[in-house]
Amino acid sequence: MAESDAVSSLERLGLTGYEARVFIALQKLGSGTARDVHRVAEVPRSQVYSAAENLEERGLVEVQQSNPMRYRPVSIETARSILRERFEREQERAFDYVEGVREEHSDDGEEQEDIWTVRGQEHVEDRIVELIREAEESVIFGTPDPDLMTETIETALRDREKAGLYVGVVSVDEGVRNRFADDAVLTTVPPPPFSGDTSIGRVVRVDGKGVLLSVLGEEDVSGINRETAFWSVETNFASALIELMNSSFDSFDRKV
Amino acid sequence: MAESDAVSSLERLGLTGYEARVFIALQKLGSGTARDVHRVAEVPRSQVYSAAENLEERGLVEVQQSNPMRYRPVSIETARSILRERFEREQERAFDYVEGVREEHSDDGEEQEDIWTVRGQEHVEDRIVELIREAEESVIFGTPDPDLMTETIETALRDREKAGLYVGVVSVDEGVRNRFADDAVLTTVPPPPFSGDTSIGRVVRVDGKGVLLSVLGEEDVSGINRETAFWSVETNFASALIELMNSSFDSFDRKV
DNA sequence: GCACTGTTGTTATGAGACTACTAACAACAC
DNA sequence: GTGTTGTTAGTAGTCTCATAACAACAGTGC
Repeated sequence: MAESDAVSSLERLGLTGYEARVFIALQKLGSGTARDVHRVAEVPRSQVYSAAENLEERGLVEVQQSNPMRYRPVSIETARSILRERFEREQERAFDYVEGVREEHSDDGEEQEDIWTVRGQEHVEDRIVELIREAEESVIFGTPDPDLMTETIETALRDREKAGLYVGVVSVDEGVRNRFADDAVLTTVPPPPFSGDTSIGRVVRVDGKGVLLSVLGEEDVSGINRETAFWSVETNFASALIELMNSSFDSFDRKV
Repeated sequence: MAESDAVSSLERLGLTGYEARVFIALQKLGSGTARDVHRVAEVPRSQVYSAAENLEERGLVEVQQSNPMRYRPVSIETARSILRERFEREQERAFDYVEGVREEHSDDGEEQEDIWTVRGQEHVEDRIVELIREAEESVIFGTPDPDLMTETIETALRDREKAGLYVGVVSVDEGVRNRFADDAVLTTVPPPPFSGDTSIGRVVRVDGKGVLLSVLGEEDVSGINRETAFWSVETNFASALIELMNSSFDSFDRKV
């Protein structure tokens, strides 16, 4: 990994560029003067003093009031702890407030014809896992692509089955179906059109009233398919799509 | 807590000010259009679009491509996970690099007359815990102030005692000594001058070659004593201070 | 069907804050 | 006498904040 990547990461963890470079330089040196750090980090020497002082205030660096002044980093474990504690503190602070002001809309009973879009494989997966976890009666999950049956989803499905829900997995891929061979999870092969070449990525149906459908788009630069999911719960759209799915998944409907 | 505090926390977690305010507004609304968000968050309406798009790219908001466009936040749990995963990813990335370039200086055998300064109660405690955890033979910890015998330090001392090290606790405060009544930790009352009025906060001696001495300064604005620690390991200064301590802690010396 | 008004989504631009970077200098060490 | 140290000042660049403008569209009244 390049040092510039590490610097960028430390910047995203809350340090300025100079602070990050000084911190890394001190890790390399073990300890050193401003001049030592300036040479290794290529930070202007006059800026090393304030950057190191800021790091000291953060607890990431210790100072020896000698002549010249010497600096040393705290241990990596201590640095990690300090950054983690800062993160946890800000996270608690932010979300304590957010939880307090959050309006609960899920039980106002008003049906909204909402179809929501989620972009990016990672976020699609977050939404899928959330839908699975919130299911109360049944979950059906389908994908033709074994790579899209991730361990996180697999775990979430098992957890729901263990919680007493009806859980079904649909896939043309035998490997996907076999992952649940030891569980009380019903697996089956989907009928056409779901078994042909398709850009459908993943399909989820929960409780007979919620549905998610993802499609795979063009590869982005990292070589991973760009995935976009559309999902909806308790809407006419969801009902219609579920009807469509039901007529294709006869082997499941009798049980749900 | 004021909303501005929550906004500042979200900023420190990597969001811009507008993004944080849009996110909080959507939590309040449940879902809404740019106009709704603009009204609640007092963010200029034209800026709501790009802020919401950035949040969507981060996975924190979902978009409904309706007319007008509607936005909704992901659940608090999902938002926390996303921010945590980002933090963990940057932390791993930064420290993978740092661990790779870190010079191991602790075993180069070269004696340095280094005395290091740590400021701030929290950071002093980090250093104390680290010294305790790195001890190999013995640890002696002393403080007159029960508040400075924190649970973290208490736990660290017990862990070392269970690991077979000789552990001693020195305090004029009976409550501090009593916390170790059930452990194989030797406790004692310090002799003068350590038993009089003092600005000494905490004292640590590890392995007969490392020492830390903290002093309490003026209260800062939060009402907590400003604590500064000086510590040194394997130096003549440390040896001299340990000799001074040894002559005052006779009941310990015979065992270490 | 048309005119008018309000809304939407997009784009552009300047101000302010923060960080990066350079320069200068008094005091000091060697 | 020279080089180093620690501090301070100032400018440039970048990012975010904040305002303004506008084409296109939706809704409403006649």
